[in-house]
Amino acid sequence: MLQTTYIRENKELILERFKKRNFEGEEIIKQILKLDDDRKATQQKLDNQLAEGNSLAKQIGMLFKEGKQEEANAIKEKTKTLKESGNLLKEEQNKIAKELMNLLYQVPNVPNEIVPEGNSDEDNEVIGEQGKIPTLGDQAVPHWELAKKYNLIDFELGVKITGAGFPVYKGKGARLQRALISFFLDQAVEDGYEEVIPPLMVNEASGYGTGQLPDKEGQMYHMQVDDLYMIPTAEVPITNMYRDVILQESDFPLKNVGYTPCFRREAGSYGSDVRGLNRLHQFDKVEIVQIQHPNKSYETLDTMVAHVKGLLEKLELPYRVLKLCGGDLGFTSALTFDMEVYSAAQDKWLEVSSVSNFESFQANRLKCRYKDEDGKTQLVHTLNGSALALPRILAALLENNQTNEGIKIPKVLIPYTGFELIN
RNA sequence: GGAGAUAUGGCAGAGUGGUCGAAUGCGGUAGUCUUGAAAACUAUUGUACCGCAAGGUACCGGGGGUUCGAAUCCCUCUAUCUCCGCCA
Repeated sequence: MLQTTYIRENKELILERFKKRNFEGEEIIKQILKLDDDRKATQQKLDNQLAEGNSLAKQIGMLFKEGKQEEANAIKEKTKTLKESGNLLKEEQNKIAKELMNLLYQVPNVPNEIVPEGNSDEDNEVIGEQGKIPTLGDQAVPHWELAKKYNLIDFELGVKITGAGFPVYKGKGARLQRALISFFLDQAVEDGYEEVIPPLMVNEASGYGTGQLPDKEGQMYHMQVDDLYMIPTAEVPITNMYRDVILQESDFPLKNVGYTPCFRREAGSYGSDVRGLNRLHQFDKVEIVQIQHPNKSYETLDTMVAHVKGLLEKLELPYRVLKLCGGDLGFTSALTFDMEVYSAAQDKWLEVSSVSNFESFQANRLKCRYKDEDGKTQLVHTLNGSALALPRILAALLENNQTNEGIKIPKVLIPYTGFELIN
């Protein structure tokens, strides 16, 4: 959520930048500023009335103490009308605040200057490519067939137990999954991140805090009885650890890493995109989160991208880095880099990581602030990234490393898996 | 799940209807003293909104109510603690 003062002071810039997203903001911003003016005006009126009421109440107290009942009662009459009009103002104030909040929730983050314009993922800018794309033989098959052949993942069993998109990992498949999680966590800890195991369900306030609510309500599993949401990413519980917190400058940067299963309803997905491991309702992910000083957040974004690239290189996976265009940029993000690995048997790039700087967009909702040199409270910048999402990594590993003898495990993972080959 | 108790500023802890945004202590910050430090002393020390400012308003777990006036009374929700029950 953007701050109204920020909108007021940077209206032209914001509107210009929104063009990158194809977001038509002129009208809504006009309304926001108008409502904000209304809010100020009614509050001013209300404050004045309350001040008058307070002072009258004090007078009444004094008069009662002095035994001047009649005078006191006379003033009481006066407060009656004051109270009535005060209530009306309060109602109006609440209404305006609600409308204002509603509008603010609909305004996306301001894209960074370097975000390319564009409408869809086709307009994303490839800014780097690493690793050799393997040439597989004719007998090469996609990962869902490999998973079946080597009894690594049972999709049908998951369907029986729960439904589509909830696979059962078995044997070496399960072990490889666990190996990847441990490897990713260890790498992050080595890079200075503190490991956390957060709750897998969050309350409504947390959903609003990181911006999943109200924008993506339908994408989360919602437990109605207890009014809790299954997390779609560890970003939600981890970032919300810093909700309603005031930090010191010396606390920066706060670095956390957490492994969690992630739950997504993925309503509206279909076709080859959802085949095999490509898109699931439940999947594992290791997430890195940083809370940083506004001056340093972009520097930090680069280090996070570098961290993810390092992981992919260690796994010997061919990958490319994309700078997301405005049209593909998430609602809450100011700048996002996606990492995609090449899935040789499917012959396509699969997104495995998304690293974003949210600047103060989340911090404003979260009320995560710090005290600057002058002792003023300022909003922090929040960042996060997948490091990494497991299923597509697994898919690429299986496909790219398949040989006649079996599937080869990358060197760095062998200490974690305890085996070198799946056969 | 049942019964009871509690929720106050960074922390501890007073405050049961009026001058309480809230005593006191600790902690923090600045200063005095000191060669320096400690101690002592003095001052200062929550958040948000409106206002150029003076100042005003709101907030004593959350929400609602009673009242001219609520930290204080009532309702409700949440969390914590104690006991009982159940349980990995």
